[in-house]
Amino acid sequence: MALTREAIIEAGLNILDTYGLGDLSMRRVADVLGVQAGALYYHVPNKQSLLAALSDEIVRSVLPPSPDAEVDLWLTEWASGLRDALMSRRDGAEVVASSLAVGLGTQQPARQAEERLSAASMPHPEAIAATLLHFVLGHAVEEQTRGQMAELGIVEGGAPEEGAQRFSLGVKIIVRGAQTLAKEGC
Amino acid sequence: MALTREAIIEAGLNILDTYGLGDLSMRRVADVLGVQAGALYYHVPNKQSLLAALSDEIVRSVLPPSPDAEVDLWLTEWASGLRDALMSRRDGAEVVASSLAVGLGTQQPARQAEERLSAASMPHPEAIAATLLHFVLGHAVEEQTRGQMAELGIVEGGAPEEGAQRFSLGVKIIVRGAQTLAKEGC
DNA sequence: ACCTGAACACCGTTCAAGT
DNA sequence: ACCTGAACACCGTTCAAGT
Repeated sequence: MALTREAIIEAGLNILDTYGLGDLSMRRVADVLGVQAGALYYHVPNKQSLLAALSDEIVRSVLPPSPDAEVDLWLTEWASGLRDALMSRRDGAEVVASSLAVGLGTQQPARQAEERLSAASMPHPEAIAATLLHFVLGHAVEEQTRGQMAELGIVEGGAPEEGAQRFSLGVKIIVRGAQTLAKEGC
Repeated sequence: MALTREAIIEAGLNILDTYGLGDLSMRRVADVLGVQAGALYYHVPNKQSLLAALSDEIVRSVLPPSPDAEVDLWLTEWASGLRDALMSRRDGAEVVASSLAVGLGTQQPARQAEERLSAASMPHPEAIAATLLHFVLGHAVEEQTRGQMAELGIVEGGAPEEGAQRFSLGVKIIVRGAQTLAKEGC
């Protein structure tokens, strides 16, 4: 079977789910594919871009809420859809957060939200979308790492319900804030 | 001069400022101190805890706004004080963000804000403080990495004023949202 | 107690050489 | 064009041995 970029990405996602980001090395990806590490570099420029591709895959899996929904509801559903996508794979939040930080990755997670905000004639769509995105990412990273530490028994893992409530509270704060800003007329 | 935990932390901060997080290795810290890498492990359990100590140092440098200030103003000033601290050293935001993620580090960046919110009898102080913290961290990480990429000419580095405005907009959104939530009586 | 020297088990990346 | 084998220049961490 020919080595392809797609096969490399798939192997990367498998390692991510099974062993986590810490064990995701180019050599391990090559092992899974039964190939020498150097061979990967014929299909992928470097590790960072592979991680960006994995991030894109995660972000792409976010399905946008119905465009008929009112902005507030739409944003709330978008936020939880994004959260679900991040949580759907091991270390998913960290992969997306760090790929976003270095600015690689073709998928822009907040674009859908920006467009919905623009369509609703809200002021500063990019600022609102970015604020929501930063919160969702930060919260998901924290929740995901805390969960892993709880699994290892390093820290006692508070009720899972508490995390979900804190999440929806944060979203509510930001959505209400955006609302208020719009009413203030700036 | 005897090798101490303090000297190791100081050397770490120097390397961070001069060469960045990517070049901060235990071996390099040891080199700077004129010592073998293994010697560090007598004073510091591992690299992660050294990074947590650096994070603590950065967080500790945040000075709390005057307690006389009204909550809204206080939160706004706290957010920009935290941002300044994160931006004050190379990769500062990423160091704090990742140490916070893994849950090491004795300094809890959001504690001051939680206390101020409690003192003002605002509802859900932890949720509000966490939301603000996640935004400040996310924004600072993005701004800092984008700045470094601009230095390297990889990406054109939009106006620095735009970043500052987006920051204060995000803070405003969250502060207004917290206000609104409080008025709604929940 | 504190540090050296050397090792162990890894990394990401490059590149001549083969097919 | 695509992959192997082997190397380069690193890592974090451990640990016997020295002082």
